[in-house]
Amino acid sequence: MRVSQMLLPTVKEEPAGAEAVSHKLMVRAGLVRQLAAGVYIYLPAGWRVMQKIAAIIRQEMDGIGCQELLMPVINPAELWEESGRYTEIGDELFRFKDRKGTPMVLAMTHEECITWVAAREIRSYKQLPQLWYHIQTKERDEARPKSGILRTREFIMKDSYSLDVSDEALQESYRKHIAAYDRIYRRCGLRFLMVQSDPGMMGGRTAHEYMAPSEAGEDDVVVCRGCGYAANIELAVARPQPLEALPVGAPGAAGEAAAASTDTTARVTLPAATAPAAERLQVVHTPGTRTIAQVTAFLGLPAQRLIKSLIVVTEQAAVKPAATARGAAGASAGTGTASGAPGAALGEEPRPAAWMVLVRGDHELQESKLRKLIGDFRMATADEVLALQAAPAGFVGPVRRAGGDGEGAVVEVTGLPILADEALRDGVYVGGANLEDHHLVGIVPADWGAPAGESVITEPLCAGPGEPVAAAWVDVRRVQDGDRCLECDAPVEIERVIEVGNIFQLGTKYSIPMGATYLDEDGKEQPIVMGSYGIGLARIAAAAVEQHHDDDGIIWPVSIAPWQVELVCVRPADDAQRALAERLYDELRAVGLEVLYDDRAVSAGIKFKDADLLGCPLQVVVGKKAADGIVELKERAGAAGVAALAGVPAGPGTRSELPATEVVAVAGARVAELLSALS
RNA sequence: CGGGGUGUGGCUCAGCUUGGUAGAGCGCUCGGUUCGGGACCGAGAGGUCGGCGGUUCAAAUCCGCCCACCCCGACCA
Repeated sequence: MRVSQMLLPTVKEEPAGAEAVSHKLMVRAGLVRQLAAGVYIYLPAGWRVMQKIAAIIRQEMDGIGCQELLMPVINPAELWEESGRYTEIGDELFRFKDRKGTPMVLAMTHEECITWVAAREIRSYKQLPQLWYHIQTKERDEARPKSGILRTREFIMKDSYSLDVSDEALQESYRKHIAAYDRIYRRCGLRFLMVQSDPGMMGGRTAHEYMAPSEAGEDDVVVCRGCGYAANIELAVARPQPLEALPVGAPGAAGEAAAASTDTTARVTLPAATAPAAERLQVVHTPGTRTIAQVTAFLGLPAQRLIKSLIVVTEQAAVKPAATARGAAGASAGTGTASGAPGAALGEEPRPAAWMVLVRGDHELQESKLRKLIGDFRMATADEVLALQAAPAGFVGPVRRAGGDGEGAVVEVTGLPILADEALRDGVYVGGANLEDHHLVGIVPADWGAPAGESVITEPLCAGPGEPVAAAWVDVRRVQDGDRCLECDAPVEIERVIEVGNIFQLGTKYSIPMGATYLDEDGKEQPIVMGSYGIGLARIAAAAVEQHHDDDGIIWPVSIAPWQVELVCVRPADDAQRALAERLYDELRAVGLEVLYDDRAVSAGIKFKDADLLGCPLQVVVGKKAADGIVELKERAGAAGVAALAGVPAGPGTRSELPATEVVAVAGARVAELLSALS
């Protein structure tokens, strides 16, 4: 392709409002243009990248026996009503009516469609397993498109589906996909991780996501370098940093003495956990300290000695099918002081439930974990907190002393059901006193929590009226950098990543409601067991740019570069240069290389800048020494870029001279080398 | 959906506070000089200042409504 004749609108200035490196570079390099929020046009060079990614995906999917078909973007809404997603999914689903008034949708994935096909065409176990895929546009009315091509409302996705006779059989389809995905991402030159992911409340048990580390990502994953544990932060588990021993303070103090950092005078002393509650609990005056930071500073205690008491309300308790309240009965066997059904405090029917959720002061609530336990929820408003707890937000806590801070007052646990993060199993803490401007010192969660040793509740909890959960240990904390791996005890790290693919074991979520069944060997009708597997093509492109670029522009992995070689003729007006460049253009293509030929009559600087921006792996420069038969070969990656491309051996330096008679062979060999390094 | 911001030539932006002839750089066209890392000189083309309404003798500028886009959050098979 000749640059002089093609649409390759490179731009010197960064697009306004672009944040992500990939967004800036892809626009500047003339690969894409934005048409509307989250809607992009792929210009010729950008589309070549997409086609190359698609080709790799096709090869690998075909390689595991997955058959390509094509399903439409326009679906009758009826189909989505059958699966239940027509009502389950909100505004994200594009809906419209055709001229006859029939409700239609724009497909955001194709489970419904594939299940429709399966329901009609699959009859016998003899036809299974099947693996089907297509590469098709998806439409999602994203609330917030962002980061250029990373999160768009219309995007191209490879989605495949497996149909199996059983769960066991599904495992094999799943394994095949893992093998194919590993090869796809590797061939595309991405650094990537496969992590455990949340199958969601949508059904399905096992799910994994493929993640490409990048600052531009929107997800965080927890990875352990020791044993390879890797999971999305939404469900990741790890052992928290232990409580630091507090230096012994006041003589006569039975337990640990309070002391924070070296230059702060502790105002309180933490009593021994074994002391009787009535003696141990002490109300302290903490004026104006509503946040953990304020309390920490005021009391001179480290944040990890505080309890964060969050009050949340679930509003859809009545709508969601109430999961069994298993665990509830056992959990109420604490000190027995808890009382009151959730929702009772708020009163009336469509029973909204309110909970008090406790996490250690230096920890954060991982909302996705809590959501799995109690369903959708939100933080209570200040007014609701006051109504539920009879105390202002900022000073609520799990325990109160009846009658305020009077001596010898009786200890009570809040009326709300408590979900306490298991990091609070040990230790003595400070929490809100349920009294404005006061905190309570000496709280021992083990006292009123589930009995020590009780296993952590991981099943959904949903206490209906009359089914109170008094207190339970749960895992609702967000894993932090430096926490210890549960498997091998090595410190874990948190990495920002771009989700470039996912694999799900769907099970029968779609096949049952949509009637996709087969007859087994005994002639009995069985639901087909399904899996679903996605890859976002544009995200691979964007992640590749994020991972492989420098100040001058993109450094494409050869496998997905728009062209393998860019041939630059420095001065086309010079007959010798022009003639040699033309000849090399033909010769390079003749040996099967993909060549972009910059034959423009513009200054050399423009061509060099553009070549670096666009990022083809090799550059052949025909310049001054053309008459002597000498040209230059440059590897775009240079030494540093090469190192970033995992496993690719360093090539020639930035630019080296060689006879024109050799450059075709050398370039061909180098491209082959780069390609094989990625296979 | 909540909060914040921005809409001015193809692109990146200034001008708006304090109303009075619409600007710069880049890009584009023509001529000339240059010619290996986004050249230089000269001459040009190109804008209903996001839209509608209001205030005013007069609105890019002030006011109201709407739209679009961007950022933070919520949301996210």
